[in-house]
Amino acid sequence: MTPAAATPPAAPNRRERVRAATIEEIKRTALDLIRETGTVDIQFTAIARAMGLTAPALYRYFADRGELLTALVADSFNDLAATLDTARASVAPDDLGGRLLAACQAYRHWAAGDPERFALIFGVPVPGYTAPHEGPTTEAAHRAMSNLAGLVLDTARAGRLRPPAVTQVSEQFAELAGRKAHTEMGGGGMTPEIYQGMLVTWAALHGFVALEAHGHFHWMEPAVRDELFVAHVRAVAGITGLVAP
Amino acid sequence: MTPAAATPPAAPNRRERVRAATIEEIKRTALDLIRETGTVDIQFTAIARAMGLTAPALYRYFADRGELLTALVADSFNDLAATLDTARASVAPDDLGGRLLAACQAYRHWAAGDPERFALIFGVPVPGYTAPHEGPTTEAAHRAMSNLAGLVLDTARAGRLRPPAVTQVSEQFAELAGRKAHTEMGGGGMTPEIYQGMLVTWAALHGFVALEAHGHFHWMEPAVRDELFVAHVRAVAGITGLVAP
DNA sequence: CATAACAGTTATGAGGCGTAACTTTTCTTA
DNA sequence: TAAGAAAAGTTACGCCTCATAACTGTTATG
Repeated sequence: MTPAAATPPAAPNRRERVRAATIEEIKRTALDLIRETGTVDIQFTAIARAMGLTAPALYRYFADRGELLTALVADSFNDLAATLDTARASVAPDDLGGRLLAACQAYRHWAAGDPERFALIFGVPVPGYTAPHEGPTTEAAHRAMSNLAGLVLDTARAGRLRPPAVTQVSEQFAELAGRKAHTEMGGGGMTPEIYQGMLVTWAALHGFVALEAHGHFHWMEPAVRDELFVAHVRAVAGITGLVAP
Repeated sequence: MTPAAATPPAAPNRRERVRAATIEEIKRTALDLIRETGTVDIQFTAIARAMGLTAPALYRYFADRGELLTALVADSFNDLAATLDTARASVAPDDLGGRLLAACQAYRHWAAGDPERFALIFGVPVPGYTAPHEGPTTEAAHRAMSNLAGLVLDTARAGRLRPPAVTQVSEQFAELAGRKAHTEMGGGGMTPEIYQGMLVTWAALHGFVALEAHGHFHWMEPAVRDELFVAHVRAVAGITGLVAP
């Protein structure tokens, strides 16, 4: 309550900066260990050791393992979303097929290059992790979806969107699509059929990415996987009616 | 080296039967605990407690946690494969669309009803689990694939297989498909295009199942998810040229 | 410069994994 | 059927991890 208490908003104290840096270092070290050990079961002790600290020191920054896990999940969300956006934006706006492929490849490579992190977001919760079953978990699907939705809207605006592969839509789904289409996206030209196609496309894409990230396609040489993935993207693009690469 | 040592092959001693039963009980208890806690990180101690034993007793049956995990994975494989076969066989052979849908639904419900077990097979390895990166992991894809292949061959034999959605096949993939088609399946009428379509269909199907099993579709009501899944199967059936349900 | 906030340490307890040594039960067989 | 081998299960133990408590040093701030 001192009169000079007007510094909480815009004052990155030196103290606070070094603290933030330490937090970053902890998270980075944790990710390194996760990648090294190939498991998502991080050990506070190991992190501290790698940083030249003792374990209890970490409790100054994270209340427990679960909190650290939660932070890692949140970061992964942001990282993935940013990666997808960057990839999509790296291709000329009128090259719709190229934009789709770029975003899909980014998704794929992000997952394959960091399977544990991918599992952290899209897999089952881990031991100490207080599964926020309605929080970031569903947000993952939504963010990835919104990226895809952007592509669909762009394609529709360009007048190049073809009809989706499946035109039968149940009443119940149409009702949901009507709600979602208006609240989540512009809604310009979004029909239940297209919304359904988008969900199917996104799920189908996810399947390839998940299988490959977890090693179930390792019986194919990488070059062959690459080609197959392009075919996969072509196929799933057709489901929504997007321009295939 | 006693003369009466001619009983090792066909002699399920009472000893051995009760031992086998105990092993089954351990695995069953482990699965129960996995489902209860929602994590795949089983605790030997907890299993023993639930069985009214002390922890070291379990080491008579499994060398360590990893070995138990491995056994659970193997069992899950067999269970899933059997479930799929049963489901497919439960529909009249001439109802090709029905057979496809039945197998897909079986896959889906198996995963959604037992997400941890699903993750055990298709997710990342767990702490104590000595990742057999070339063993059961790849076998998972193969078994699920062979079930799908059976459907494709049936459809082709019935003369109802339509051309796959994507007909562009890279040379490298065609070469691989040529090898696989002959070694793994009868090869009757299997072209690289169809083989590619099968892989894409299977991956696409897996995507929906994985997302739903891990709760990423929980923002939809179950009934809506049901309808969407049917649409999904219709779409992915078209990729290979199968008869849609 | 005094003092409050913070970072980090050692000490400690609870609990899990896995091994060793011992006891009890069960089967085999002479 | 009685003796002994084999297997099942127990207690005791060492090591490691998580997490908390109590203490020491350091840094910013009046």
